[in-house]
This record gives sequence, C-alpha cells and structure tokens, in this order.
Amino acid sequence: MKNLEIAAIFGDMSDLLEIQGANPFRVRAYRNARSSLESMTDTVEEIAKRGKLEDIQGIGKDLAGKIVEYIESGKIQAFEDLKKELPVGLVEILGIPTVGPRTARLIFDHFGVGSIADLEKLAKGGKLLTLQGIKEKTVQNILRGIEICKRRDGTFLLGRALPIAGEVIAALAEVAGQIACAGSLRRMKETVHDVDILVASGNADQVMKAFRDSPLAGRVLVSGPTKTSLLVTDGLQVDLRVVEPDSWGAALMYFTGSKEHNIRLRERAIRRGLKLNEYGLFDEAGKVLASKTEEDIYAALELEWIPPTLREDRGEVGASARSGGLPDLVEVGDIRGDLHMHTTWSDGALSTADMIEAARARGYQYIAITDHSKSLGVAGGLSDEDVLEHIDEIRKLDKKQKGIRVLAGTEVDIRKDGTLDYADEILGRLDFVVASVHSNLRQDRKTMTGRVIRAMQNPHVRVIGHPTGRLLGDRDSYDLDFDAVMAEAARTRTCLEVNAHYYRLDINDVLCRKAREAGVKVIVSTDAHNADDLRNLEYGVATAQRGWLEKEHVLNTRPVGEMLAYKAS
DNA sequence: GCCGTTTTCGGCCCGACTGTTTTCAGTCG
Repeated sequence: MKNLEIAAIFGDMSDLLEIQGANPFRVRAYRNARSSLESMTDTVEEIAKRGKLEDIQGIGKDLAGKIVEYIESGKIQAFEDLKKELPVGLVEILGIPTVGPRTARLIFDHFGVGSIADLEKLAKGGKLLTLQGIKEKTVQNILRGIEICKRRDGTFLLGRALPIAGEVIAALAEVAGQIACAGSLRRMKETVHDVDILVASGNADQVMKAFRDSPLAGRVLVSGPTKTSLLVTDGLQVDLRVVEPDSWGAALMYFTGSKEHNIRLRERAIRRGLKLNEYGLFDEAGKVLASKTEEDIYAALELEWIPPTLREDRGEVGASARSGGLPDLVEVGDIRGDLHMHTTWSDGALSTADMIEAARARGYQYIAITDHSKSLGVAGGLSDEDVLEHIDEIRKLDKKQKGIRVLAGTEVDIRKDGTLDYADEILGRLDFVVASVHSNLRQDRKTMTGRVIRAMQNPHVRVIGHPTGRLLGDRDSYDLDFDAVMAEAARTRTCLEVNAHYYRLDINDVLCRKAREAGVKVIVSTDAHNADDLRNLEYGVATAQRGWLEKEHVLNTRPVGEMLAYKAS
C-alpha cells in the first residue's frame, strides 16, 4: 500500500528535519501528513489520478508533488538528499525515550553514530560524558531508554494492557476520589505504548505513595507532585496523574487525547479568544468557563461530547459542531449474537454444550458454532462426515435451549483458488457460513483479491472471517485490493468480520470506516476458542466504534431472522 | 510546509518533570 509507504517516508523526513534543526512547523507539517495518510481509506494513487491530493488534510502543493513523485518514480528526491546528510538510523535513535532531536544531533555531530547499537556502546564506554550538557544521569537515562526500546518493542496489545489498567484502578480505588483510564487505552487503540490513569484527589501525596507502594509497582521512572510513572509487569509503563477535583473534566480530556484531537480543540478555543489546557477552558481574563466535566467543556466550545473512540482527528470535531453530525455508535449491548466460535470438535477448548452455556450466560439471543473445515489439519478441521454429525449434535442441543438460538455453522477454508473446502451440498445444510483464508498467505495482490472475491460469490458465504489475516506485532495483512473486495462485498451482500480477538482486530478501524462508506455490513464476532475469549467482544465493538460504525452497520445487532435474511442463500 | 470565523501572510497547543543548570533547555505527552 503506497499510502503507508509514503506515510513512513514523511515520518522519517520529519524526524531527520527535526534533528537538522528545521522550522518546527515544517517538521509538524510532515508529521500531520503522515498521520493523515495512515488513516485514509482511499489510495493515494486514485486520489492523485483525480487530481485531488491537496484535498487531503495536511497535504498542500509541495507534499502533493512529493506524493506524485513517489507514485511515478518510487522515491522522493528530497528524502534521498536528506539521507545523504543524516543517516536514517538517527530515526531509530530518536525513538529512544529521553533522546530527542537535540541530543540525537549532538551525539551524531561528535561521534557520527547512526544506530541504537552504536549508541549503546558509546554510552557504556563512558564516551558520552565528554559532551557538553551530558553527565552520568543522562547517560543512565539513555541506557534505560535503550532497554525499554528493546524490551517493549514499542507496543502492548489493547487486550493485555486494559486488564492491567483495571488492576491499577482497583488498587487505588480506596484513596482516589474519581479514577479513570485515559490515553490511547481509553480511546481503545489496538496497541498502546503505556497506560494513563487519572485520579481526582485533594491529597496527591497519598495517592502517589499508594501507587508507588502497590504490589504491581516495579521500577519508578519519575515521580513528582502531579505525575508518577513506573513500570509494571512485562515492562508496561503506567503513568498516574493526580488532579484537583475541579479540573477533572479538563484533565480527563487532555490526557485522553489524542494529541491531534486536543490540538484541534485548542485551535477552536483560540479562535474564540479562549484558552484550553488540562485545568480548564479559560477566557482572556483567565476566568474559568468550564472544567468539571468533559461535557461542559465541549459544550462551551459549542460541540457535542465526543466519544473517546472517535478522538483521532479524523473529522470528529467538525462533525460534532453540526447537530447530529456525530455517529450514534454501536455498543456492546447492541450485539445480539456471536457468530464465530470453536469447540472441541476442532481446536476449541469446550464441548458444544459448554460453549453454548458460556454464550448464553452472556445474554446472547443467538450464536453460531463454527468449527474449522477439513483441510485445516493443524486445527482439527472436520471431515465431510464429521461436519454432518456435528450439525446433528447442534440441532439437538438447539432444540433443548430456551431463549437462545444455536446456529449450525462452519468456518470454511477458502482454498488457494478461491473455492471452498466443503461442497455446496454441505454448505447448504448449514445455517451460517464464515469463510476464511488460512493457507497460502503470500499470494500476490491480484490472486489473493480474486480468491476472496470468488469466495464471496458463493451464495452460502455470509461473512469473510478475519479478512486481512494480520496478527498484531507478528504478521502483516494479506495483500488485498480492498476497493475491489468492498465493492464485491456490497454487491453480493457478504459481510466482513470484525474479529474481536485483541491479537487480530481484523478488520481494523480504518477498514471499518471504509466498509461503512462502501455500504458493506460488518459482523463483530469473537472467534472464541474458550469461555474467556467471549469477553473479547468489547475490543471488536470498540474497533467498530473507532471506524464510526452505528448499530445499523453491524449485522449481528439485528434479530436472528433479519440477520439470516440479509444474504439469502 | 500548511492554512484561513483575524487570513494568501503570519501564524502554527500547552504545561510538567528532569538534569544540568544558577535561570533554562530538552523531552514528553
């Protein structure tokens, strides 16, 4: 995807320009452009063809020219020139916590260092101490930063970090007045760098002490009167901030971000002659106009309250200024059925009966049992005979249920040529068919796209499971032309899954929004292999929210009859 | 380098914490 390639180049350019000491606003322009390109749903190639690149937020004449240059020649000369002056390895050095552009530049100018490994040797050899302004403490911080870089590899999965945040909140509940999770975790980003916890209390010292003394706490990184950062399990960094109860709303907004969303709000405040910071919204005389709740502050800026999952500066501020402009987001409680789960018939941990019971306990009106198909040997895929036998079992169990409908389903493999792993005769006997790619993952774009499209053309296939196949931090997406996939999904009334497992979250937020725009419905399912996995639904719903999806865009918010009628097979 | 409810030039978000400093620069979020 050229969007992401160009975004990465703009990101590297912004870092190198910053190290070079360029105009900070120019640096920011490149960063803004990167962020725009990363969250776009259309490809730059198409937009360029239409001559509309300058319509993209943060792209002006100059950057539009650079995008065209990259599309046509595969490189950007300005970036090549920059790399001649500064090694691109400085970008990774800038990624070390505590090392900013000035330090990176200082070190490079004296030692010509161009990688983290080289920097680590210098630091350990005591060479950095010869530099003006660097003493032992700074060296130790750089080395610690390098360690953090190596260990955390930058990110933690949402589904790992959120439970830890819950434990911290529970541990501090007694000493905290109000307490909440903020930051990217509150926005439910798929991966987070750290956990932000916000507390309102008139006695900050007591809260900070309780935090430092809690059994979860590992090494303390910084600790002042309003902020303490420390490391917990697995090197996850938790930042705790304490604010006065009167500025709770302003602080919660500020620390929830995103940074870009906050900047948008501050600009709006400035245009009104106001100032917004973490303490409140102030007029020119310094008088507080709003601070206690987020709703108050948004209202004082003539905005509707914006749900945290939308706060990414993807048009939400503008939408919130118009009455009814914000989406009425789908919620966990709207989901009536989970349509992707496994049992001991293939690679699940529970029997069919136990899985049904676990799902019923969550209050669903319907579920689909969808074990793997025959060619997925590693996951115990069911033979033709087995799947027929399993259908019988599910039908018998369904008859015994009250209040929950159990659909006989399958997660059928999409074979490498786009045909399915069961004959239509078998698929026709099932109530619900999920079709997924599990093999030959490295096909080229055209082949893979054709393969998925062919599967969608089968009238029995209601949804494509984990459509991109990515595994967060471990495996990239298949190479798919999503414009073509979405168009065919809309035409055939085939849904795309939002696989809710926090290791997948597939499709992601950006593709959810694209699906909405393309008129494609999604189905949020857990792909549960045990009872605990069923709880992952909240991550999938949050991803749908981040993609601006409303109840009507999510098929499994509908009653079972209506859901099944959507693609009549 | 972008962008327009003050606009096509002159702005561009704001404060806390740390370390190396005697009043502030750098980094971070």
